[in-house]
Amino acid sequence: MTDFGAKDILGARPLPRSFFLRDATTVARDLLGKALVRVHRGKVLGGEIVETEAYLGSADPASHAYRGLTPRTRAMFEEGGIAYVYLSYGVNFCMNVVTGPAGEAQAVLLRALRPLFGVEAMAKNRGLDPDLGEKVLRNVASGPGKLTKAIGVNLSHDGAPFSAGELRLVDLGLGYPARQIVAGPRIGITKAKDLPLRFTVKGSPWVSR
DNA sequence: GAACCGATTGCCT
DNA sequence: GGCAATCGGTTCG
Repeated sequence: MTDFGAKDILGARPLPRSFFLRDATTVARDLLGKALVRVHRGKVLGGEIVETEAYLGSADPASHAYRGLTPRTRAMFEEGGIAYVYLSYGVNFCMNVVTGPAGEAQAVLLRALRPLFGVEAMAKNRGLDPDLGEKVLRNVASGPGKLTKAIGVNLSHDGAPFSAGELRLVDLGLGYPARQIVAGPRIGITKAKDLPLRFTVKGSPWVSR
């Protein structure tokens, strides 16, 4: 697969503020099929979101917000529409979309992309073989830490808005009907592990694991 | 302060 | 499938 639409996507209107001012579970479902776009070193990177997880805020034992506001979780407590980025296991960055009104700390973890824009550059950022075989493509952004590395997101993007500039979320016109969305338990958590708050596009080869 | 625990990944057997 | 890497936050002494 080669790049397509990379020029057009920059002209697309980012998702409106109202999109983010809803509960995390709804936003997590609605983000499937939307595009995450990143302008990095003069290139357009990104792809279609195919896997998300909802974190419900201060009342969700699995959320970093469960213990209240700390320097790390500050962005999560702001109004929806910005990024919450944190360092996972001291090694990988993970990026969330903050949702809902200020103070609720709801967020959606972006877990996997179907690479669409700047695919070669993303593979390079991941240190993968740039020949872009099928196996390589499926490995570019099929996990939360892989995704951030592929598009060059780090702690400097904590609190950054998705409305414009170098991070954007835009509508690809690919709405999935409910029957094409699979809900299951969130990955890698030990608390509230049975809640079906992980969402994937049914049958997608681009998801993690 | 010290010990322990992750919203993970990649490399090893 | 096991496990190390690596560090911020939380908990316990």
